[in-house]
Amino acid sequence: MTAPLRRVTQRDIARMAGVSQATVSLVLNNRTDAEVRIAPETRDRVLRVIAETGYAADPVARRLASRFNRIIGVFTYEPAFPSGSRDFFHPFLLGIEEYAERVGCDLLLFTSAPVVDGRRRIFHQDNRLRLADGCILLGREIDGAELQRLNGDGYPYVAVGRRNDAGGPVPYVGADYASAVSRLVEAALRHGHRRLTYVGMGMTAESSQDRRQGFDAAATTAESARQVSTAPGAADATLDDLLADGSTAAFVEDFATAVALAAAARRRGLTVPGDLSIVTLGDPTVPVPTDIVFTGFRIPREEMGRQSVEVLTGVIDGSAGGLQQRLLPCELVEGSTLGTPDPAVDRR
Amino acid sequence: MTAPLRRVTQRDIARMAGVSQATVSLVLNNRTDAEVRIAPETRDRVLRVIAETGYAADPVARRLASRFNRIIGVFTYEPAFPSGSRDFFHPFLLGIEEYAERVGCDLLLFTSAPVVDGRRRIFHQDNRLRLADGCILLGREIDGAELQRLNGDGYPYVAVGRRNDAGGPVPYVGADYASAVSRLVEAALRHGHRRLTYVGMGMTAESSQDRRQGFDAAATTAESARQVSTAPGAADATLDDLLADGSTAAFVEDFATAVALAAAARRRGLTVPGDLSIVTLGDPTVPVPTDIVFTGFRIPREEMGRQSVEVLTGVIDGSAGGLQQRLLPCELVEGSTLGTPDPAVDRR
DNA sequence: TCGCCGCGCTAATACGTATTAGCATCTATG
DNA sequence: CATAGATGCTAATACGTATTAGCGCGGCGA
Repeated sequence: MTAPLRRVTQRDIARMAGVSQATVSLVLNNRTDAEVRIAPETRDRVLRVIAETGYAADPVARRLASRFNRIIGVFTYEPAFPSGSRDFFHPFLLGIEEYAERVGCDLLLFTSAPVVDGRRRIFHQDNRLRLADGCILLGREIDGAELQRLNGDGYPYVAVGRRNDAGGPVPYVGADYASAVSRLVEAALRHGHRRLTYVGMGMTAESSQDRRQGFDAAATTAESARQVSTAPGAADATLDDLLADGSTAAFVEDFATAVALAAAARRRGLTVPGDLSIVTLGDPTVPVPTDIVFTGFRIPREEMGRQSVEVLTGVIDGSAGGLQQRLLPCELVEGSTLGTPDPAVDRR
Repeated sequence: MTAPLRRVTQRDIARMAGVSQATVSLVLNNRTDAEVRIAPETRDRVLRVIAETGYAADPVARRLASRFNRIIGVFTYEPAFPSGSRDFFHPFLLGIEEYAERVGCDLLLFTSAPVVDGRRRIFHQDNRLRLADGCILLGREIDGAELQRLNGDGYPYVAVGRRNDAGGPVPYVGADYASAVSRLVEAALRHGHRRLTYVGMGMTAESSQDRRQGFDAAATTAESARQVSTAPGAADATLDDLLADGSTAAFVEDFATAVALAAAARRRGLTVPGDLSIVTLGDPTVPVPTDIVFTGFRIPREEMGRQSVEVLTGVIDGSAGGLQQRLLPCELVEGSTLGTPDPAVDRR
């Protein structure tokens, strides 16, 4: 066994090269300012010793002395990850990783954050946020109080997904749900649908607000446009409700609900989209097997991940000017579940 | 805008509580040794100020001063990730994350490591390994020279997957491919197969060595047991070769190759497993659509991830005794592609 | 000869925490 | 009343790097 060998430090290098520790640091950082001059032969000598010893600067000390780490924190807000939820977040992480690699940053996943009252907390006993230069916040719902605290502390961060102000504007990279939903509503109206229903999950998250707002904004010319709430497993009741209302198109917030609704309709001998059009408003958050291609839209998750890193690095080094809020467009999916309503019956 | 506000430090807390910085540190770390005593009322006063200010110790300074970080590094060795390869690695990461969460560690992904000559390098200009207390190495092939350097530096690490010695034994958590392949060979022999072929990819990785070794060890009683190499897209040539040899069972290293081989057999009107049994030796490394359930085994990837963290934490704090090398058993998959060879023909 | 300036480097200090030796102060004991 | 021991805290230092003020030296002009 080798002895518990001490790290090679700049002092060691300095001694070997016959210079001071400061000189080593200057050479290492390639400082060539007018203020600082190192003779080429000295520089070479130091570099040679560095190469021989395989010395590498301790990033921790570096971070303590200077300001930056080149570490980007990733805080995943979802409580105790059901494995399906992970699949939903994975694309964000891919994008984040890709861009982090491009700008030469490492990624710190705050897996140590404890879960209190069913949700992870950023701020707790042994808060480790400052390990990173800044942080990306990922999660369906983010605690406004914590955002406020981040703003107050002046800690650089960016949320993935639009967020309401919290003691100041929140930097984010979100998806433009409102306009995507609006475009789907307009498509339904062009198909001749007159009675529309938004089937939500009773969520208060901004992502949900935006979808509902997009629905309302575009549905003004419909004969009827209403919003209802459903729950997992209540597909049959929801279907009853749609039929009773005479709705011909359902705009379903949750992908799994859409699948269940389509299955319920089939069981009753109804056709989709003939008897009922079903539009989905986003990618599955849990894996749901289905062979139907639903009409709806796709959340640009990888791109959101990439751009969140881009925005964050701007916030960190202050190069970003004012407000850092971006909404990316969602790509519509031409599926088979939005069609012309069957004129033969008025099921009311 | 708030001014670029300075971080709250222990000195600030100390001033507010009317004690010294050292006292704050002692209170914070709950030091109650016989050597160190703090009056309960002092302790309370300090704790109250800490709570009021929301102070959190700077982990960087902490790391510099003491020895540990509670950060576990993850180095993914594969070059420039094809997205399919990511799917293969994802389960490992899930396991790693799960266990890291349990022991209260954060995870640092070394995304900044540069790719040189088509592979990522641990050691380079601005090596950041020391940000973490230790590191998990992930990848099909790992550079022996780098392992050697890690061993030489005394840096705590663990490889996922068995590794040959590199200037000393390498700590790892691997899958017991050899025994899994042996059991499959034995099953084939029990089914009456006498001529077996191992279809490899010509790889030198340890994972490949182990499989071949397991094959050879169990196939001694076969009439013929040989190894051939194939390549992506060469399924037809490989099938020709198998038929010419009179092999009735193919043990296929790469999942995608197995799928291609089965498809080629079908195209020629051969049945699987009637005319040819096909056994797969591990999970797909790239996503391959197939509706066949292949006989083979499953790599316990999540468990490998979990246990690698467990081993690493042991190596870091020195609590682990001697050699840290684990091989986990692979679960056999009872598929439909291994059967009794059709006795009607001898296709040689 | 003196003063000045540019060059090449170093000494000193800061970053924020953990640790340890040791200084007062108080209590118990003979 | 002197002394020993326990108690509660602090001063000093270390960790490894980055930064900056400034020192010594040689050359050059006056």
